[in-house]
Amino acid sequence: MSVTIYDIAKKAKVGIGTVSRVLNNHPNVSEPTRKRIFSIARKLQYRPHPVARALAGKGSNSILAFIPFFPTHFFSEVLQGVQSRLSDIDWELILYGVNHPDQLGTAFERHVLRTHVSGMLLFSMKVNKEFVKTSRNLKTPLVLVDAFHPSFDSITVDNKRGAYLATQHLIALGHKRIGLLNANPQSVPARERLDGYKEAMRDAGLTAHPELIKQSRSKVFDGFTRVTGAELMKEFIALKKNMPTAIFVASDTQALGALETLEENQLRCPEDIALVGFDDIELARYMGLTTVRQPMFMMGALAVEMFERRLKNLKGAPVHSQFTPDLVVRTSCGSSRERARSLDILRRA
Amino acid sequence: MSVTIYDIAKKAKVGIGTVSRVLNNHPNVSEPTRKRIFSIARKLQYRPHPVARALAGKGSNSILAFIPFFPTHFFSEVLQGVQSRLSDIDWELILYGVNHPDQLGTAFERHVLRTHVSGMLLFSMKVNKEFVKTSRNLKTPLVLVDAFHPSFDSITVDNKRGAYLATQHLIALGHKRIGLLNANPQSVPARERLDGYKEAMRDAGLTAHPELIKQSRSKVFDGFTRVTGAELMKEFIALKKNMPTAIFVASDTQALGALETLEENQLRCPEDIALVGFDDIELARYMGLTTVRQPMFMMGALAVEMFERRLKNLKGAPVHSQFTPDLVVRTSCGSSRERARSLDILRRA
DNA sequence: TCATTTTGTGGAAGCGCTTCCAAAAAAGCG
DNA sequence: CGCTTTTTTGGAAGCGCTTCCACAAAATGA
Repeated sequence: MSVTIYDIAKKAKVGIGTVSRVLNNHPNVSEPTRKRIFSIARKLQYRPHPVARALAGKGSNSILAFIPFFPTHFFSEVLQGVQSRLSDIDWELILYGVNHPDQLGTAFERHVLRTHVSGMLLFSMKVNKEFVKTSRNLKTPLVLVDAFHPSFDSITVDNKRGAYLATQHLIALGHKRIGLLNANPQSVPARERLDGYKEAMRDAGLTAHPELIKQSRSKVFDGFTRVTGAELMKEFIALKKNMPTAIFVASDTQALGALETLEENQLRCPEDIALVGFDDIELARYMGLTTVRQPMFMMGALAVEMFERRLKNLKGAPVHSQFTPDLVVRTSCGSSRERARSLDILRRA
Repeated sequence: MSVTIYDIAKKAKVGIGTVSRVLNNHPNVSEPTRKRIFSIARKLQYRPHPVARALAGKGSNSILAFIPFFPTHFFSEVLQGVQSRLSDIDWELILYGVNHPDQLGTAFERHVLRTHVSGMLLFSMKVNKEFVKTSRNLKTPLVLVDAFHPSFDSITVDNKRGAYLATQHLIALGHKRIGLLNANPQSVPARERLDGYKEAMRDAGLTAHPELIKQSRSKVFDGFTRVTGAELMKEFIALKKNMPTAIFVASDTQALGALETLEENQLRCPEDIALVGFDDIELARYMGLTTVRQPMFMMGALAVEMFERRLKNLKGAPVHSQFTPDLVVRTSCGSSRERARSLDILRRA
């Protein structure tokens, strides 16, 4: 039915070994034969059979992506980056959505240990001890995206820097009492964002009064949820006269929750309280939320490139690549001049 | 390294054929041997090697999903449904994001024709002639989701009904001059939504004045974009005194665009114009947009189930399954008191 | 009892490929 | 020119599995 190397070999009057060598660009094939075989292969429309190839020992041209399966804009966009790069090199993407890191084990066993995946991408999840151990002495490269572990290649965003930028923006607008509405500081990103906030305050000679820092203790998505945003905002409001005039919220999702609470209390943003978020989720734009943006598409594409590099060089220290996020100024902080500008951009888009 | 049927055979002192037969539940194996082999397999933690299995002629336990790659909530959610069902039966999902239906050809050749995918899901795309021809005489089942073609199994949403519900809702609220802001009527869903709108109007004894129907002519995503929403809304506004008091918008995305135009023109929703959308994208909720919701997760899960059924019964007429969407009432039609408040956040001048 | 079915079993062939090893051809050298 | 070294080539082995065919064992029948 379909064309195999035997067909080519027969037609070219050579052995299958030679054909295989030509097709894989191995050395030691004379120029004439090489040309002839190539041309015959093209004429016959030969397509290597990936399954056979995989079985015979070569890798498999497929990479497995573990993504946490709650529908976020973040992933669609990162995946686009991944897919786009993958298509270029003719690889395929196997998607494995996980609701909890513990499910990693299953996926792992199913796909990786059964040979047929030759690369893995892991998104936004903490890798647990066991996972680290299993993966480390595996030849299958693993790239962490929006996650970090010293033993693996990884791509992250400079959370501290982003938080710094956000806070600085509020300071530049003249705010003195600036609060931090954080997620669970047990998680790395939350901690880093805390650091950035503190540093920006310090650099500006402002004090980050403890009452201005509200952090979640939730385990659910490490507190990066609307609910925590809404709750912590209530605590801020309870400060009454001591309420901050501006708050840096550790994620847009939380900012949304905070916004709801404000509304319930007849408080307006930015008049009563200015907000900056983090992530630039799709909603942020519509809500006019000033926020910190991560270059998602690029992160996805880079992940694949890092993987390719690793494939060529299995040993070698893990590479860690860090993106610097940008501040996206919209209306939630109230500078009217900037507001007009951002609307213009919107309109053009 | 890893356990093979040979290991099992040796340990059980039987031939590999017997092992294979047991593992695949073939008949004609005596009960004792069957038990023994099962138990040994378990003890050895045997896992069949999917690549070898695929090469030897069995299918491949992987299904390919073609999705249009613009980051929509719709797909995250449908894919969750797909993945969830797929995990149950231990299959894997290969994701292929396409930006244009023409790219289908490439994907097709890469995955399907090269044997190793044994099922396909196609989302929200028009299937072109060529694709139909190629796939039809293929043994690989194909299920269309949110798309339709008489030759294949498919799952759709009753667009007409949804549009009917939306329009009816506006009618029930007392509106008489109800507009339709549609996408490109060349696309099937747009046409169906048009039909639903017309029928609801007719049934209520109202006339769908031609000037109340604005349709996009855009080819970009068949006009289901913010831009067309914004533009067509301008045309409505240009009607001045004849402006409708309520509009059914063919998609939430377009409704968002329409909302922007309203805002630019100092018009308020729902006071000046009530809106109903379609799709229930994530934003709809935050915007308080009343809309028509599609049961996305279920559609995904059902897609896989249809596929399984087809696998067992290759021939047999294509099955078409239609979901009825629900109306989700929020504030954009003014039926709720809390209305506008949520929109106020946006508009905070 | 032996002949005939029926049931159970072993293992070769083959899926399409890569990779070896040995052998043939070409090139180099004195 | 013969001999050695290097380059090229053919094709067997093997990846782990399914399937088929032939044969062995057990069951059935007369």
